[in-house]
Amino acid sequence: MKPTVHDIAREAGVSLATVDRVLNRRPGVRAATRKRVEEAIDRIGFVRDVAAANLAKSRTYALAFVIPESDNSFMQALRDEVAAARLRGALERTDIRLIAVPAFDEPALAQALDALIDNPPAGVAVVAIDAPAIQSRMERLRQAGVAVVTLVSDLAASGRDHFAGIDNLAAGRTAGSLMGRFLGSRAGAVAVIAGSLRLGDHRDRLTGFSERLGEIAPDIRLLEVMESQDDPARVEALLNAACRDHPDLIGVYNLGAGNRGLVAALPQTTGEYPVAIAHELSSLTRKALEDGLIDAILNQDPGHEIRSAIRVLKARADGLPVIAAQERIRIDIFLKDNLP
Amino acid sequence: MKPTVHDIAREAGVSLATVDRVLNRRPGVRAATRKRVEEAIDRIGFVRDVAAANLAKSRTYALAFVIPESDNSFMQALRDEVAAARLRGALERTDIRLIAVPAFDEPALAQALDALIDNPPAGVAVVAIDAPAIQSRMERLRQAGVAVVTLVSDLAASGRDHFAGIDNLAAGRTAGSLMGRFLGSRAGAVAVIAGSLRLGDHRDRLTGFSERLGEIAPDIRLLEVMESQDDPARVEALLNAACRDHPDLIGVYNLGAGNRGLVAALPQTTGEYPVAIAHELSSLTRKALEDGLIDAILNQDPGHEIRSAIRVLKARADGLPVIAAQERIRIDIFLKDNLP
DNA sequence: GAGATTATGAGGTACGTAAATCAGAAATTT
DNA sequence: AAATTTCTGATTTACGTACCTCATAATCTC
Repeated sequence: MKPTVHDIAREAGVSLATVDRVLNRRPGVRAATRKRVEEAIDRIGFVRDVAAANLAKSRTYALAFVIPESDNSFMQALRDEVAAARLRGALERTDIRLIAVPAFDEPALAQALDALIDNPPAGVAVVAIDAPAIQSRMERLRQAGVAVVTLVSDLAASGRDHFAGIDNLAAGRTAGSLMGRFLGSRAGAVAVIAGSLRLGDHRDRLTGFSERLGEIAPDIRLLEVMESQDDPARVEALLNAACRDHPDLIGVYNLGAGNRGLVAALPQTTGEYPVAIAHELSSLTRKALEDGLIDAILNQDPGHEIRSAIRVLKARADGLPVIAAQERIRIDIFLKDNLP
Repeated sequence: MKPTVHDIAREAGVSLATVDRVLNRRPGVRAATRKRVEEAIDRIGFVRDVAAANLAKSRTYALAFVIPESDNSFMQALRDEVAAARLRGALERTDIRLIAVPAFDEPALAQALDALIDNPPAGVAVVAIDAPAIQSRMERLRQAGVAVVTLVSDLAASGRDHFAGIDNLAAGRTAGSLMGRFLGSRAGAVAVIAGSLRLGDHRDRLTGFSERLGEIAPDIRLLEVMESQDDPARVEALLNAACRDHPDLIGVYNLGAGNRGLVAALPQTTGEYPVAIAHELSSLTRKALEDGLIDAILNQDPGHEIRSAIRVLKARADGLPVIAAQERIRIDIFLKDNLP
């Protein structure tokens, strides 16, 4: 039989009340007694029954998710996952609020964070913009005892407890590797389209991609990076312009959103399609992969990110450690053959 | 406040006992009354508090995992994950037994299954061998009311409730795609090494690989498949022989275990290394990826497989549905750049 | 060593569900 | 309409932990 608090009490020769005081770090136990109890816990291998503890506590975790209201499918998926987690709230003892803020809008994000500081939940998850105004507000939240997690796009470490997202430098390098390998010995130009270089994740992807492609395919001519603001129409226009200006274009890496523009522009290219690599699996990119329009998709699973953020926030709120390895978000590579 | 069973009783105008009978499918409730209760449940949006229910039931699930005692690192990892799950048993209300059987040994596996039939647990997970003797025993287990999951290597559907593993046909196709793309326009021979074609998963990988490579790189000469019995020494010998017999060898796909042999043989090849693709990430294959000896690793996460198997077995034992999408095991592609 | 302070014990209630008993009401059969 | 069977209600105990109160024991202070 699994040992219970009663067993600890018997084993340590103390009362249930004392065991409770030790287990829940309540005051009023002499150091010697506390030690006796802790030894008894080790000896009989007691593990707290979390289900029973939660039941007794009937605690709920108030959590807030601040996510841009961009209409790209990744952010949409992220919001959907928050909504799904909201529904599970009754089971998981969470009370989740979704706060949508305009994309790329630093003042709006700052204002949303200010509102949270006034009425602080137990934890906050934010798709961050890398700016001092945001950083300082995150630090303020943490000082108020709020657990803080950045989602997708990170900040300096002092502003958050944890980052729930992929290593974007590695993602860029992966894209560079695939581009180099898929191009083989061909020579020509490769275009890179970012959303905004003000986003830490986009900057990192660009850096990784340039580095790795330079190593693996030094003969490739990497064009000046273009910024689309994650707008499909701009992606399409930028890519059309690149094709016109560089007839030897043989590869495209869209490291931000706006894949609709990519998929629209690719069939307009003359001759063989360039090798195309993009981020985030959606119905659109899935179809483009299946049709051979896009060659590889790098993906971060929004469901994993949201669930991981929730686990981390709950653990932080309780002052419990997180298992780092378990919370690492993977960089998925999808070809047309291993689609889920 | 979250509704409880008491709220259902009040809302439906019945007693707690009747609510309990409906919720737990106990007999003795007229259809009309049952309907009233179910409507009340829907109306107030009741969701069973699993923690409280488990606490009250204080049920534990006896589960058995039958896994080959091969010394390759994937099976080792699988066993380690079972051991880890065993330790979590107290928390998750499982009582897990790990049964190691000799690899590729059909009679030994059959005997292990017979022992389980005599003393049936609530659920069994098996790395299956595709043979009638195994199939029939699995069916017998299911008839005895035992939940059955196949792990890694599948069987005909009548022998199991669920398969916790990757789609090996898709994995083979993925390997074929990568091989074709990495070889680019080069011409030459490609070798495939399987563990044993008696394993369903190895057969599937071979089929997928051949198909896809034929589509994408029709000029490649695919050598006759070789069988290594997952023995590193045989992998090494087979590959050395292939290099000797086919000086134009430009690619190798090891679709089974024994990567130690692959890594040993590759540096012995003359000229440029062939493109090498293998399965399962380990410290060995990780290092080979980093060193550029292996070009890509396809991986299935043993931790996910074990945890998924446990979830499915528990759900089956309770007659609850499983969310298929959640239990799908992904085909991970690792390059040196996106290693976890 | 009286008084103040701090540790500890004893015992209870609560969380939400499961599961059991037993009595009585309702429906069905004869 | 009586006898039987089938439903339903009322009530209780249990699961393991949290948290509270009140009483008593141990320790410290002057």
